[in-house]
Amino acid sequence: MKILKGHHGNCCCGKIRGFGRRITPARHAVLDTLSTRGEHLTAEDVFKASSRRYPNIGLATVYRTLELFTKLGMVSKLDTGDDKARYEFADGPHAKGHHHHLVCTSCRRIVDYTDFIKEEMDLLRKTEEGLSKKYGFKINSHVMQFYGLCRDCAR
Amino acid sequence: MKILKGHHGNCCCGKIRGFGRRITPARHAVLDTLSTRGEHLTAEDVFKASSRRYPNIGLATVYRTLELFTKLGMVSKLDTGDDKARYEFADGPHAKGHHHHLVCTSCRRIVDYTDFIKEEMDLLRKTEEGLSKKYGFKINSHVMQFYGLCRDCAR
DNA sequence: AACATAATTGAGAACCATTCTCAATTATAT
DNA sequence: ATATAATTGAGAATGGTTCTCAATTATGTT
Ligand SMILES: [Zn+2]
Ligand SMILES: [Zn+2]
Ligand SMILES: [Zn+2]
Ligand SMILES: [Zn+2]
Repeated sequence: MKILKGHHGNCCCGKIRGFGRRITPARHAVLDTLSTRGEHLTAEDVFKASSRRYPNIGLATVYRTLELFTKLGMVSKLDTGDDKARYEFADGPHAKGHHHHLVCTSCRRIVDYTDFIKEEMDLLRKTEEGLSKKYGFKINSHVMQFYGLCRDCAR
Repeated sequence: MKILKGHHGNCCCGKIRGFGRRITPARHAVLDTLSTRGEHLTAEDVFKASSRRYPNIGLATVYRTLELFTKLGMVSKLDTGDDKARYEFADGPHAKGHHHHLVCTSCRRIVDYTDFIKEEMDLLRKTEEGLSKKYGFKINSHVMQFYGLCRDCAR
């Protein structure tokens, strides 16, 4: 497979190379998928969509790639309570910006919301600082998520 | 097994009966375990501890019981990112009060904190209301959790 | 107390998302 | 072009959780 240099901007390739990791067709395919298909994709979703561009890609590679991207901070992995991890671009050129999630426990619909995000982030920052000081933790991430029933599922 | 009536207060038995479910030795054993052993127990933890009081209990029953108690709102199930659900008494007579969690991603230590809980609950309430109105969700629960490295794991 | 009935149970099999293994392939620096 | 280590695909393995089903038991009724 031909690798289109610069297709995703230099940010991603640079970031990958910066960690001594290689640019490969499989990684490009996953990158493509994450930027063109919607958000909150399961590994299976990513596998299927990436297979279209790069038919030989294996599911294990998709998992490894998503894990790598998550470790590099390019992707965020989220748990919505149904035993399947979901992935989306983290903040960055392809991302929507920082948001939190509202999840329907019946149909699994996921709403990205940014309402209140300012207050939430302020409180999170303040809390992180306080907890960090009091309990001696080096805090790396947080989860803030709401669960309920969407309009369709509620009636 | 002898069932000690009232041992756990009438609240739990009443709640269980109120839903047309039966009081059984297995359920009592799980209730005992949850109230005497610490918090954040895995199903396996609950199984082992409950087996001491009631040797014939089966793992599947523990899962079913924890699921039931969670549905009845007596227990809360939490995910701390290691593919094993944890369980603890929810708010109510046996609970310490509502709290959030700080999780060490290395040693899996879990700190219950109540610092900032007032501000957090205020914001959560406000956010729930706003999201509920804007997106038409009937919100039932939330997760607010911090991940990081504890002092021992950080060095 | 004995009965009827549906709920509950234990044991093990099944499930399924994810991780592991390993030989073959390939990106990258020289 | 060559050497090297990283990466890969395929399938097996893992492990927490759920399912199946015949046997047992809690509970209300007689
Ligand atoms: Zn829904
Ligand atoms: Zn999102
Ligand atoms: Zn730790
Ligand atoms: Zn807790």
